[in-house]
Amino acid sequence: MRVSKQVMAENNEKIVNEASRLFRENGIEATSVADVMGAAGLTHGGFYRHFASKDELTSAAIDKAFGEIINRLKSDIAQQGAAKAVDGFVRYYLSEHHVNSPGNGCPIAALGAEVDRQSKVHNREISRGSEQLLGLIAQAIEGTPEEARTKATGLLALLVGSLVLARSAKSKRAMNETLSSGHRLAKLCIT
Amino acid sequence: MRVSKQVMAENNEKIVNEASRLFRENGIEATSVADVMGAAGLTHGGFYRHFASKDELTSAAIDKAFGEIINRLKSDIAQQGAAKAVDGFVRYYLSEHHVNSPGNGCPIAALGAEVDRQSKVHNREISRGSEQLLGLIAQAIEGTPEEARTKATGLLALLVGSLVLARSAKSKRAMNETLSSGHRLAKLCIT
DNA sequence: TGTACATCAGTGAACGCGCGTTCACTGATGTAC
DNA sequence: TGTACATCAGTGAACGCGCGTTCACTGATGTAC
Repeated sequence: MRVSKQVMAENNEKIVNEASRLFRENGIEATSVADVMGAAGLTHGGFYRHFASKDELTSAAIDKAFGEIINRLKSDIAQQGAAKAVDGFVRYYLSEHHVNSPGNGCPIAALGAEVDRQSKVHNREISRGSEQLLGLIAQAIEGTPEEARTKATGLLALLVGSLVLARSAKSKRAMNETLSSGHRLAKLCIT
Repeated sequence: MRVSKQVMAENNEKIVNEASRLFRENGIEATSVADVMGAAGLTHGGFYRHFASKDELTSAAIDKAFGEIINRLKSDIAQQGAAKAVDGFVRYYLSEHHVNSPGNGCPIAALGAEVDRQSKVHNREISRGSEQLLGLIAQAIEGTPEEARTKATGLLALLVGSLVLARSAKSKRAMNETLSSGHRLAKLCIT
């Protein structure tokens, strides 16, 4: 039956949150609308009162994922300064926790390849998010703006690649080797 | 109707080649058995004379993709020496051509994230291939074996991440910026 | 503030569709004599 | 080497299933008086 505007808004938020998590954990195509609605505690039929299509939900879910990671970094920069915040970002990014928790982790590493193949629309969302992230990271790097951008780009690429490799590592030891290699090279980017 | 052993072997190779290409271009889940068989010039019903399941084909296709890239690098090392060969590998990897041709490109960048989520079995194939690639790259890097391995791991992560970012870039200019950032940082790894 | 009624968020069955897989069939291949 | 026949690669229709999406229905919400 009908629910109040507030409950509907809460349900909408739940749907986006669960989609954002499930898409990153299992992939967009591999996650059904019914999976998302079930995770949000609803039945699948009501989905179309919230979104016109799965594609529209996908856009919201990708934006939400980037929003989380970007807002966290922004607030860290405001509180601790760019250098310390980016240092913490790198430490989080190359952590065992991030490797094992794709659901609330980086959407570039989780969805970049799938989205690149499937949809121009969502690709733009990924590149817009990456761009914003790059701008924040570049703040923490010394040198001319061009130098900082170049180094920030290299750093982000290193982070994304390290995470993908670490996630496919066959042992905990191999995973940690990959992460620490990433850390070492990351230091060369920041300074 | 029945075909000769030789024709059957040729068809088998075609199936694996087309699967390897289509999986990297469009993803494994997004490519149907019928898509693969059609690309190989056959009808889908005959597929199960060649493989017991799509999963078995996926294994063969991933191994084929790694085989291509690894054998190319191996033969380059034999002909030109490790340093020159790895240099050429990096140049190929971070090229516009590689960005636009995922179908015969690196399977880690194309399939790493999808396989990580979907299948322990195929994940092992990805990590085995990555391991082999790492070993070859480490040959070209000076220092102790441990140092070389660390640097090779960082380099491979950088390459994979740069390719993923470059493929999601929204403009040709952004793509080339990403590639050249990757190149610059890669030089720090090799030396 | 209370009442009557229109709205519409959520439910669950149903839709067409494409998927991986199976199967009866065909006829050229491969083999036994 | 020729002949008779069993094998089996390939075909195309069919299978059950889960997908995204639609729809008739329900009943609490929100609104007009």
